[in-house]
Amino acid sequence: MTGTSPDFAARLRSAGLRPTRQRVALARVLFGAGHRHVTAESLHAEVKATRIPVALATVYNALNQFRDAGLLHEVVVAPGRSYFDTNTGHHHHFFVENDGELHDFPADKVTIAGLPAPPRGTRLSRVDVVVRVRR
Amino acid sequence: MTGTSPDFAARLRSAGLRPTRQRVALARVLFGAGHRHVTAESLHAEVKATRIPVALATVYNALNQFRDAGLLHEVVVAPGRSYFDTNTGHHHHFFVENDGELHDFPADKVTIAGLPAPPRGTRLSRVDVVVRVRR
DNA sequence: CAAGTACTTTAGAATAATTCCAAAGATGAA
DNA sequence: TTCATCTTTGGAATTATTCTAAAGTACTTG
Ligand SMILES: [Mn+2]
Ligand SMILES: [Mn+2]
Ligand SMILES: [Zn+2]
Ligand SMILES: [Zn+2]
Repeated sequence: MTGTSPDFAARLRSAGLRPTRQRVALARVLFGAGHRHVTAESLHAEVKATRIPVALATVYNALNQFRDAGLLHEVVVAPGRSYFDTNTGHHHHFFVENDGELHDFPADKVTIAGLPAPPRGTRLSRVDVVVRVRR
Repeated sequence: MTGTSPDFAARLRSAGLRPTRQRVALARVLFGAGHRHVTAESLHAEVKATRIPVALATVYNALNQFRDAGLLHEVVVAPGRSYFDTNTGHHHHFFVENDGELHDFPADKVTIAGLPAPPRGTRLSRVDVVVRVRR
């Protein structure tokens, strides 16, 4: 086994966060495989399955801290619930309205032309495209 | 005074809703002038100012019914709060992240090219573009 | 390594937005 | 006018999220 498992502790440290047992466990679930879209509840369920005890409040704390540190993006597509996205690159989303599923698609193939100038006194922050679909 | 004030009662009836005192009062506030983006709370505050008593639960009921009847669109741009939009036409939004303000812009000048095909088994429902800006 | 301090976790209480409930009131068809 | 149906309403309930303060852990320093 010479697998190069990412060093989550180091990644947390360089984000200015102490690599505690629960933050490392959460980072492992979040960043261990491909990109993910999670809710606080779904992440809590997953991390509990790893047998490392993490309170739901800690999941909320960590998600907000990871987001503030730039490790996650928060995606708002449905009322009443936040999705956190491990894909922090430039991309957009399909949202399956039936089951609340989110799917990424890269932004570099998408061209948006003809956007008006931002309202006076404001600076562009980001452009989010949500393609809503139904089964 | 020969002003042609829109007949809100009729509009409600043809949407399949009884024109009750509170639904008419809400419709007047919502549809009496140009396009609006309201929250349940903000609409409740406005309608109360007209001295017609309307419970907050009724505002929620009416907003959901108006939306289901196609008189309003629900816009989700910020976590924890829903905006209801009297503009049901094809358009997109600037969202001023600082103060939670929404501004419309028409969709007909905007061109979106290169969108991938919807995930198999799904049909396109609508494409929402949110341009996030900051002051 | 021992201490000390600052940061973290946590259970449970608190908030905020929204929905539910069951009783009282209003609407419209007959 | 009558009556069945729909609507409103205050307050309780629900859901997602944040707050609090006490107990625990991680880094710094000696
Ligand atoms: Mn948050
Ligand atoms: Mn709703
Ligand atoms: Zn994504
Ligand atoms: Zn709008």
